[in-house]
Parts: sequence; structure tokens; C-alpha cells
Amino acid sequence: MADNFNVSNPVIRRLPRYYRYLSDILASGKTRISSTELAQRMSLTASQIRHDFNCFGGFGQQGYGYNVQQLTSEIEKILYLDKKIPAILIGVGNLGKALCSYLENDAPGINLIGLFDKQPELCKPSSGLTVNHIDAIADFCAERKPKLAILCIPGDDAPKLAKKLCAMGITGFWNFSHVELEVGSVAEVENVHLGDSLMTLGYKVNSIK
Amino acid sequence: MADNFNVSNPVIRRLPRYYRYLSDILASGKTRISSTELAQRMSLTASQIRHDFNCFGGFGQQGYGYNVQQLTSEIEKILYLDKKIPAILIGVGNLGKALCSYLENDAPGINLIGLFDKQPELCKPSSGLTVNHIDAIADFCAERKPKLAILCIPGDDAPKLAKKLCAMGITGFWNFSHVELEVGSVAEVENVHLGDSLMTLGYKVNSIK
DNA sequence: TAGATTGTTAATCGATTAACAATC
DNA sequence: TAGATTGTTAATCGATTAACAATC
Repeated sequence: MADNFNVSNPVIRRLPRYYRYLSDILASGKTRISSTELAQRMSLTASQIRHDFNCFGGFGQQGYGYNVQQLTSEIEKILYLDKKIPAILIGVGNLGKALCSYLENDAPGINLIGLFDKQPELCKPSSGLTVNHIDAIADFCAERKPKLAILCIPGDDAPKLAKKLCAMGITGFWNFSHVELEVGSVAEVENVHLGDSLMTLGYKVNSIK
Repeated sequence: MADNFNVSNPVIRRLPRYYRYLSDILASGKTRISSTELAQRMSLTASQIRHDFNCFGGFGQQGYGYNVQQLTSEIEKILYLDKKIPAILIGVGNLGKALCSYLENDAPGINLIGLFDKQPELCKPSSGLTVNHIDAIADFCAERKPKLAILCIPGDDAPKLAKKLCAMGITGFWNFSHVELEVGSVAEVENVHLGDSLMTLGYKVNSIK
């Protein structure tokens, strides 16, 4: 109902997790669920769940709870999973290939339309898409108008390339390079810093008494 | 100096980022830096930086700032990057292979000692390690005592396997499967939910006015 | 109607920021 | 000594939790 005009980052980051759990619950055949039960399953508080859902208008019914089907589909809409964002992937190395097969199968809200690499002849395209030379990217963007770029390239090259891609109409980056992009407010950036994630885990494992 | 006895999660999650930036600054030849300058570079507040560092005892000097070399090495110690945690990787598909080559080259604080798959004969080991059958994992753990497991397997199999691995002495999971593990308090879990990350980005990109 | 459970406001908690005395 | 900048405490801000009236 209401649109995302006042939604905090912590809430946004919880939405995909709600969606995952609710999809499973829906698949299990359950038709209704209360905030209390969902909270138990997800290790959250019922209060937080109701609070979160109410950012978007409230999908429940007093005395009943939430209809699983309806709630799932509402969150699906909030996350725009029905719309498929056209995306390109740059850097078809090991990681790039892994992401390709994920994106072509069950990735949510995205449509991979182009692959690019500095040395396309070295990349065996396991996917249906051919790998283009990176110099072809400007023409490709002008014609096909991708909105999202997935960066699987070495860190040093990433910031410069990102800036260029912004000028070509890219408004979102899924960044797997090990550095941070400087794109100001013209694009959204989601960093997947595997090194940071691993160091955090290492810290915790080493800290176990 | 002081040990990690009262460090909040947000602080822990910022440590790897500090480490990345400081390593770069060190490599650039700069020998001292103030909290104000570091804050500008990292888009943080100087206050937060001083606050964060003081969780561990304070590494600066009034009137001077921080010695880059010393600060970097302190954070390196805090993150235990000198210790290499012995780790195994399970599921040598596209993603598993990508992580292998990352882990064998420049991954921080980890030492990959074993690879496992349900169908090892189908996995071309691009690395120096051979791929073992997953049934060999118990014997391997008994002998080599890995502490960390990297799960690159389908979601459905992950929770059951994780539980078994806990019993084999694993105390940390780097989880790339799309479900959450239930390991109670016997192990640390760091989830890399690529789907969640992508949905968050999709939400933001679609929300741009 | 009575019971259940939401939607929503108020209270609490924790993290971030500001301020400044300590001190190099 | 004067200037700079930390370490640390206090103030602010925002997110989470608790409480309860609304209502199905």
C-alpha cells in the first residue's frame, strides 16, 4: 500500500530474509501465521516484525494474524521481484562464472543480458550469453540500456570503470571487487566484500574461549 | 592491549574496513594520520574512529595522531591475521572453485587444507589440493583438525551437514548456501546470502526517483 | 460475546556524535 | 610554551522492545 518513503536501512535489509522464510512457509502449505510464531522461527521479536511490516501499511488482521500467501506476495512487490532489472556482468573469471550460473537460474529480480571481459577469448562461456570485449560496453549500454552492473574485476580497475558506467546509465552496482566505489549519489552500491566477511568470521572464531 | 571483552558487533564489522584503508595508506608511504583525516577518507566521523580504537586500548598520541604502521599492525593483531585458521571447503562447483583460488592467494587469516564434494571426479581441481569425497570428511577432520568450514553446497543439505561438522570440531562456518544454519552456540556463522544482497540492491535501484 | 492478535504509541536500549579536559 | 589531537565522558539520535487499545 504505502510506498517506501520512510523506510530505514535495517528494515530494508531484513526484507529479503522475511521473504525467504515466508516463501518456505508458504511452500510448506501453511496458510496463516502470527507475528509471534514467525518471530520464533526467525529469532526476532514479534514486536519488531509488526513494526517492520507496518512501514509498508500493515498486512495483517487483528485476531487472525497474517495470511502467508498475501504477506509473501506483498513483500515480493515491495522488493520489486516481479520486475527484472537488466544487468551486465564484468569480469568473467572464476567468480564471474559462478555468478553467471546463479543469475541465470534462480536469482531474484534480475535479468542478465551481457557479459564483458578484457580477454573474452579466454573465457569459456558456460552460459547462453557470449562474452564481449570490454571495449564494446559503451555501445552495448547505449543500445540495450542495462541498469545494473556486476563488478567481478580486480580492485584497482573498479572505481574508474564504475564512474564510466554511471555515465552510461548504470544506476546500481553489485560490487565484488575488493575496493570501494566512488559514485556519489548517482548510483546505488551493494558491496560484497568477501575479505571483510572472512576477517569478521576469523575474529569471532579466534575469540571463542 | 586490552582484549576483546566488550566489543560490539558494529565495531567488529568496521575493523576489516579500517584494516583495508590503513593498509593502503601504509603502502602509500604515509607515516602518520589523524582521526579527522582518516574519517574524511572513510566517510566516518573522527569521533567514531577514536571511539572504535579505544575499545582496544587506544593506539594514538595526543597532539600527533596515529602512527600508520603501528595502527595497522595493531588491527592486524586484533583480527588475528597472523594466525591462519585451518579450513575446509565443501562443494567444489563454480562458486567453490572461485573461492578456492581466492583463498589460496590473498585471503586473510585462513589456510585452506581440504576440499570435499559429493562427486569429486567431476571437479577439476584448479588448485594444488585434490578434491576428496565428502564421506572422507570425518576421518580428515579427526586427523587434520580444521576449525572452519566453507559451505558452497545447496541449501537443503547445509543445516544437517553443519550439525555433523560441529561434532567433528568445526567452530566456524562461512556459509554460502541459501539457508540459515542452526548450530546454537557451538560455532560462529558468517552468512554470505548473495540473494539477500541482490534483493537489497534491487530494492534500492528500483526506488530511485 | 470472548479470545486472539494486530497496529501503534510510549519506554528502553544501544550506538553515534559532540564536547572538552588531558597531554603530547 | 602554544598548538594539535587524542581519550573519554556526556548528549543525542535512532532502533528495538514493551504495552495496550483497537478490532477482527
